[in-house]
Amino acid sequence: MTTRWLTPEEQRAWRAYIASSLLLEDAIDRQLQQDAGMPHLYYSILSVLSESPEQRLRMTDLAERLKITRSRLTYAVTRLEKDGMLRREACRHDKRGSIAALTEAGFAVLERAAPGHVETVRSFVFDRLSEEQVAQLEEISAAIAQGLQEDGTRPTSDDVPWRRRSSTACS
Amino acid sequence: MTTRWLTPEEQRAWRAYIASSLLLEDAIDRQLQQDAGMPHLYYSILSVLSESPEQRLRMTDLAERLKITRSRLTYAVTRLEKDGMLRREACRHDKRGSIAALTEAGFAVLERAAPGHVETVRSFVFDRLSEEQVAQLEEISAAIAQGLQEDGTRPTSDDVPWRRRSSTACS
DNA sequence: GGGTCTTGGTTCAAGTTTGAAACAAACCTA
DNA sequence: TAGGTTTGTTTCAAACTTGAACCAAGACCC
Repeated sequence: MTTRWLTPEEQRAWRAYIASSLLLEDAIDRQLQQDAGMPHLYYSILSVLSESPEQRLRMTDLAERLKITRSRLTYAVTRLEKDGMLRREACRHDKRGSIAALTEAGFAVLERAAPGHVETVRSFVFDRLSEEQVAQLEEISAAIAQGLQEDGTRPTSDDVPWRRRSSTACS
Repeated sequence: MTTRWLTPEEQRAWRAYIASSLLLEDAIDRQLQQDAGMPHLYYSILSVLSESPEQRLRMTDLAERLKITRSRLTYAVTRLEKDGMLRREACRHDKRGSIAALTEAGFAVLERAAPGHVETVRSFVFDRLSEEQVAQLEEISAAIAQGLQEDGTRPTSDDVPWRRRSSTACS
């Protein structure tokens, strides 16, 4: 099967997407590092916990919600626990389990940083999009996410034959 | 000024966006690590070089195109140079300058990996979007990127007063 | 009950990113 | 043309991520 290269429109969209997501992640990380002393992902951990029943969640569930690996979560939670933002608790029903529970201090940090974070997201994203575009963004993101979650088996190079060609590898 | 929290629509869009971008970056990194032995960013460096006149570019220009810091680029280029994918050359006109030049080997790797990469991007992104959505994605991304580039000064916490509130910190 | 398979979580080493500091060359400007 | 600033790049230490390996504890099976 010969490669279906990207059309010019697709290339433009792809590049714009890559650029904007790099810039955005960067800006948000910087803002939160400043105002909350932690990167975006860590803030998200606290945020997800704060919305969970009893402000606590099992590690695996947390990782699943955040779409990150368990090992990455372990590291982050260790740091956050060290900083007093959350506590690890044992799971009654399953002795293997570990539960992350938001502390008062964690909640306080969240409360203090939330307005600035929302303001940042708003000013860089939603203030620049029409209502329609917000809806479009959700649909597009959902469509992409769906494909990425439906099964863990990803195509390996064996499934993808290739042929010579000189440039525009689409970055 | 009281915080303008996200509307439910905005929240849904934001979460979908965050989730999809994490998953996508992840999938692409994994695929390229498998097939080209390097993460997406590194592949992009080679890709950008391959499209540049003489297949070479100054560090700063490269960093600018890729929207990454110079220090991050330095590290990546050092690794890629070690692997023989590119060469550093001195800049004739400006002795401070350093130029990254794609090697034959680098080009070969790019050529070999490109079809698989494009196939991955296509299958996870463009195969799931309508033509309209592709156009929408470009517009949305461009709008976001524009705001993030127009000046380096980002709002600090001082610009953003806050008030108490109990949850949904929008992650 | 004693294998064996799976699941939940952590650990470890290697690789990457960050941000501030260091340097050196180029560019003023008096 | 000396002194001061800006620009281009690297360096360094600390923080973070990755993936494979590991260790229990549950689940299944005979």
